[in-house]
Amino acid sequence: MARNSDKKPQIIDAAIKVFAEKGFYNSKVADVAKAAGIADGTIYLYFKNKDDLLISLFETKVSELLETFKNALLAFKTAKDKLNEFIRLYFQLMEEQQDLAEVLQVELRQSSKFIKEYHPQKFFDFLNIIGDIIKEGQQNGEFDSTLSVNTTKLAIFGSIDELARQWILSFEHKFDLKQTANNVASIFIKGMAPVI
Amino acid sequence: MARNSDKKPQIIDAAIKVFAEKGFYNSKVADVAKAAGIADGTIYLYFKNKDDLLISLFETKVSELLETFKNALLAFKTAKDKLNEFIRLYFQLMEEQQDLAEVLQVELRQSSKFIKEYHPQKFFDFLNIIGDIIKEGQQNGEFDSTLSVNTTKLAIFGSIDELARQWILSFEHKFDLKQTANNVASIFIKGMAPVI
Amino acid sequence: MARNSDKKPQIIDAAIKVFAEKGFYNSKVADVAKAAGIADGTIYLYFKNKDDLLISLFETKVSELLETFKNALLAFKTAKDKLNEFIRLYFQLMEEQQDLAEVLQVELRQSSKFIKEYHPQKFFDFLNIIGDIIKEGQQNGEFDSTLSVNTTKLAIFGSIDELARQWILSFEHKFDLKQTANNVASIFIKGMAPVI
Amino acid sequence: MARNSDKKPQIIDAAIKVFAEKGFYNSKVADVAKAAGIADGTIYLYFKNKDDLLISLFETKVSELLETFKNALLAFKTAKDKLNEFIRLYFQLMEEQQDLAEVLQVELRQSSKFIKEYHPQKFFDFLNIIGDIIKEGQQNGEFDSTLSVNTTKLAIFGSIDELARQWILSFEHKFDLKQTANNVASIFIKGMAPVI
DNA sequence: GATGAATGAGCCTTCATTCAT
DNA sequence: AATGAATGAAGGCTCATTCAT
Repeated sequence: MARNSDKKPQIIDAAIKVFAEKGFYNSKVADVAKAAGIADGTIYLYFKNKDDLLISLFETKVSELLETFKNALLAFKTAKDKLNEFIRLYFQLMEEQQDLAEVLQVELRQSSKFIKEYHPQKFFDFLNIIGDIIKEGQQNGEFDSTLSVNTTKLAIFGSIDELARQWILSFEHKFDLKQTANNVASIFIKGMAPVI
Repeated sequence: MARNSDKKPQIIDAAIKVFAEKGFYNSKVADVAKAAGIADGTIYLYFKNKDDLLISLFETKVSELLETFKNALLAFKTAKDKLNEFIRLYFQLMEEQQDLAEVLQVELRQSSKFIKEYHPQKFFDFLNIIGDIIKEGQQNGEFDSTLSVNTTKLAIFGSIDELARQWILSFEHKFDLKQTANNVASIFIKGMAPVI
Repeated sequence: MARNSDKKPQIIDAAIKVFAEKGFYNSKVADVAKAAGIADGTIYLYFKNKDDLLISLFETKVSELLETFKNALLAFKTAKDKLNEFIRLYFQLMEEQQDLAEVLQVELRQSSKFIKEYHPQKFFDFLNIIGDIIKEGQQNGEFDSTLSVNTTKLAIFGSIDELARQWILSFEHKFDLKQTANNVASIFIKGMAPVI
Repeated sequence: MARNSDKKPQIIDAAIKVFAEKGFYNSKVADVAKAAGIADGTIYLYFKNKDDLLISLFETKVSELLETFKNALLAFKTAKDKLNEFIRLYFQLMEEQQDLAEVLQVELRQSSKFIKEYHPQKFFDFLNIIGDIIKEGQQNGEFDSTLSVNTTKLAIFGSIDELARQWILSFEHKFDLKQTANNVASIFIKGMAPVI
């Protein structure tokens, strides 16, 4: 109807809602179109096909997250504080954008393997934010410098990602995210402390 | 082919291969049948439908894992040793059964949300093995007793699961799983140590 | 319904009817399926896609025509008699199988150019029956030996094909096919006579 | 682009190019618009719809041909010379305007049957030029007066049309059109000679 | 039990056409 | 008049499931 509004983000936001609710493979392009308030065919003016819509969604949203995290971390000086903030912010954003969280967590995994030619570089960039924090901590003596950055960043991400996922999936008895953030950060900070 | 062989595990093993390679939604029932060396229709003699095949696969395999882990942990006395062994064994099994690992990790997430009426109880049982180790450690003073068992078990599982996933997904430069097992176990054991 | 009847010729015959009536591009696969008394999907068990159905139809039917003509001409000795018989039989067959005639005449032209990778070899084989008659006539002095076989065969085929087409297309006032066959044959036989 | 140029012939010429290359049913209105250097919607200011564009194309071009032929034949006196010239000019024009030739030959056949309500009157007018030549030849004793004008004109047109088509379709080894024109004309003139 | 040909609902995608600008 | 973004009906094709053998 509205001819001028920018359709691309509008479609992506609709897709997030729909994919979060039903999953990518159970969602119809028509569902996304309906949610976006546009005609089915309009989606194909902005995306090559259904796969491309999912991939574009990833690229766009992970890029945004990347920026958000980079900016947020600027205010913190020590690696410990940065790690704390990363975890806190991750939980906060996942809480605020549960639909996006579901799509990123479930579909990104699913799709990065099966949609041909898609390599989720942005996701790796995102992981590297944690990697950079670890490196920094190792350099200034906050963290054990013998730890592998590559595997440790995955361990940390895996932890908070799984926690976020289960928090989102559980309907009742949701645990307290803020406190959990503190606990997890504390475990990793203690766990990564240099050996005396 | 083999007259008397039980077809059910045969189909499940074929499904693991096929789903691991292409993903559940990109796999055809006919693909599974072909991989199992049987006719398409035969699958429906053993499983209600495609969803049921996936769910049965989960149930069967997670039950097996459950038994394997429970038995393996009997030999260890301290919670620290048990946690060490759990992580070591998890990586070992994922390495030995990469196809199964992929299906469990990727499809379990995908499906537990979108296949209606499926609640992966066995998976929670599995998670609770970690929970039990933590509780034991808290009771005998090995671990900080103020930690939430529920979230910490997820943190640990998330870590090793993410590491396993990335190890499986990476084609080259695969990191050393044994060493990584030690590192991760070490981080968590240090990180969960009681506050003095 | 009937599980055993051979579906391929059944589908081809249905396709001839449907394509003759509506044209290939205006026919739906569902139309052909309905006409064949089968389900839509069944067509794809026997043909790769809609294009393949058309091409298979051509191959099959032109091969059959080829056989019919070759056999029929055996009974005739002179080139003139063979040409006469060819024209007579062509009109007769087109009259008997108007649906097939329409599809061959209209769609073969249309499609041989636009369906990629299709080269109507069978059609050229068919044309060469006329070419062989001309050659034979040139060798035994019935026809002018300076005539180009390649172009003359096209001239003859073009004539009878156009006549058949217009006869099929005209609803009323259809001209007499038998007499026309005689006239056309006579024109070409006279027209190709050797120069004294 | 050019402000004042009449868009209608511009669109028709673009359509000829596009339809010749891809065929009517495989051409998109957008393709024609692009080839004409205008916007998609503009076509609908000049033509009711895609079918109408094709039909208008036929009407316009066949009318032009009609005029060209009528004028060209004025210079010739005998029916034989006129027939000679008709065939020569037909081949010449088809050679000069291959795109138009393809559209007329292939699409006219295809469409005259399937585009509802279209009766290619102009095409019949064109055929009647040949009919008139035959009649004239019969009246002045050049041709056999017992021949049916209606079928003979179709025979002649079919011949040269098929020859033109195959000449256009063949990529290499194109036969010599001028010589073929002479041969065909000669066959028909000899073939239609009055019986003594 | 086993088969695999047949089914037909379902969905992605195309593209002729419209219409607000 | 001209534009081209938007529309949405339509249809080719897939594939989970059935069932006659």
